[in-house]
Amino acid sequence: MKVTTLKDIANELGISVATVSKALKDYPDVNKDTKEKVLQIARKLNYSPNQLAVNLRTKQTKTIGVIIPTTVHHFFSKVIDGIIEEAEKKGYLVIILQSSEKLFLEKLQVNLLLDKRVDGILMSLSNKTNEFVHLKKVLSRNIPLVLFDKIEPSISCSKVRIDDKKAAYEAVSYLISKGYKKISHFRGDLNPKISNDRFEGYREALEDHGITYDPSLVYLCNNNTDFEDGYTNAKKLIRENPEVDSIFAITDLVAIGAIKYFNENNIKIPDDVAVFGFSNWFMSSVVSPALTTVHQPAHQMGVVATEILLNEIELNKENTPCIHKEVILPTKLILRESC
Amino acid sequence: MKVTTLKDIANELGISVATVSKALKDYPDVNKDTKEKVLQIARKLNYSPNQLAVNLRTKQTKTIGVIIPTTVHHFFSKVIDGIIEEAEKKGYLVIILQSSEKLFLEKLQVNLLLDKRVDGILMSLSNKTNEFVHLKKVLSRNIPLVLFDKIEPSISCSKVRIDDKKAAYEAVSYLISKGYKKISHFRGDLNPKISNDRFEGYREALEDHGITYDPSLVYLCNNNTDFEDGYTNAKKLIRENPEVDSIFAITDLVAIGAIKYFNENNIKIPDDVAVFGFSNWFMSSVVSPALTTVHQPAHQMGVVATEILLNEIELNKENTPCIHKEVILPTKLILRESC
DNA sequence: TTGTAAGCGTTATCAT
DNA sequence: ATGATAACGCTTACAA
Repeated sequence: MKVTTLKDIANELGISVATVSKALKDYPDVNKDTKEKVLQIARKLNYSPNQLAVNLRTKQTKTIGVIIPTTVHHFFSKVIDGIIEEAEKKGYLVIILQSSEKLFLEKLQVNLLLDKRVDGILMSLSNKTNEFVHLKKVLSRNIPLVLFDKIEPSISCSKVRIDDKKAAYEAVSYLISKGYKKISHFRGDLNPKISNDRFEGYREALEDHGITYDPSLVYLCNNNTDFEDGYTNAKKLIRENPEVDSIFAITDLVAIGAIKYFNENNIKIPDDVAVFGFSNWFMSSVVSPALTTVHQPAHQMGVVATEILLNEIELNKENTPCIHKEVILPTKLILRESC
Repeated sequence: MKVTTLKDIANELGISVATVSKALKDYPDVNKDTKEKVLQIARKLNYSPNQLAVNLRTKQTKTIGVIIPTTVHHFFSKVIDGIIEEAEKKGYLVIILQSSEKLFLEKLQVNLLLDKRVDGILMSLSNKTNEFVHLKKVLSRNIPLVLFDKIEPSISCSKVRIDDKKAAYEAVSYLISKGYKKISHFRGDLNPKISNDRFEGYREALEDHGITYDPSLVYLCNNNTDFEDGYTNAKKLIRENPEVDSIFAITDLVAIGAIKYFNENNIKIPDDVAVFGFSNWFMSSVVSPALTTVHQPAHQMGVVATEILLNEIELNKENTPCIHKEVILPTKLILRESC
């Protein structure tokens, strides 16, 4: 079936394309009768504007781009949910790309989105991202950019995140308050800010409570900061530090990996080893024992980041200069059975 | 920073836009020297084509649309992963929309994608979708459409799915082979094909093995076919049918809800009640006891559906008529501890 | 080998 | 109140 254009309507009525366009957009300078006739034919022919033409003309696509490390992750899928929800509410469409934790892909994808002329970009940086020319390129093109979750402080744009250090500090302080002393940390990659922040929170909490920081209790998650890491690190931990009494894991996934290892090897949680997670991935409420963790407002993060982005896009349109915001979303401890 | 256009390059070199365009696309009928000069300037000015203009001209967007019930679901996030991966490989971008199980949203979103002039559409239908004019509209516009997972048989387009009935039949047969006799089913919404198919598989397996089908052992999941449903149905089940010995749940999420209820109430799995899930959501390997379930190839489903779609898009371009495929992906039983 | 010009479907300015 | 026309940036048939 042929798609109706303005021209078709114009021909049908024997008037000009210009008038049709104006009629459809309810301009004041067009006769009521013609307006109605146009509307009628438009409905009859099932007209809807070709967005490609509109986009080219108005230089706006009503589309935003999102680059995240992965979609297969409860946290990120919640964020995406929030992004799509908020964007759709305001009439924007969302293109999603996955960097798969690779810097070169992230750069490539920024270019794809720029070529696509998206109105704005939302990003959570890959763990490998240690240079930022691609982000600067976005800014130099005057395309609004909002970083969330895995951000880079040195880039001057709006950011939405949690206070990872504080959250980690609170979690570890809680462990200490419950009497745990040999507290291990399964940390994330060395590069991303969030993993360093959580590590710092862990370390500071120990020192502030008079427990000497012991690097041999810190285990690195190499393998994507994932379930596997938790499992293998738990194994190593028990072998190398049998006197450990608790673990603060960078992520629920890692914590759950550790729990699995403990369950399989008859190590009692929390009696032998307590486990503290991070993210409040909903599955953490379902594992046995249920995981004590830090709630991270994923959905809200998506919504807020998108709100800010769309707002900056609107300001941009009016050429109003905009002040970048840095929003820190509150976290809270979710106490369950694992410590 | 101003964005470079063909005109800029043309001006810089004092040649025509047409020549620049051809040079960049490596047309044979352009002088080697000019070609090189153009390439050089293009690189210097950081040229990359305005896709909006390209799209309008070529009537292709190199973008596909995806409409799914939700992104916050392990199965769908895996599918999305596969879709994005495959699409990106072939140079396509992906717009994702969530119907949130609402028919009116699904319809609206189809229109959004059509207006956006996506080259093709991938859909998993909402549970509420019981009319299909919106799908027919897509086809009448000659836009390739591929349905996956939650499909509608009457629509003539390619489909990718699993054999839900067979998979359910196998699962229930396995339960029977292990000696279970009072087998309950927590079924999904009455409308979607997959939930009816799984129900049919359950019923047939019973009857083929000489067990009378007992409707009072079938519980409906109203609440989105979710964790909650499993929990509350398990509670009801034990109250109403204390002699039950096993459950076949429509989904891992539902199964895990039931497991939680049983764990909390000291009902032993599988000794008191065995539980069989569906999907092999990765969390099912981590709960205690680990869930026996049906593996559903989610990632592969995304990849295959996208392959078919992109293929149809290419054929469409060449005006080659295409034959719709119906691919049935294999499932398998994953035996763990819950039965 | 290069350039001219039409066209994709809109929007918006300026005449009429 | 309506219409002719240019423009958005690119592709491509055709002319030079």
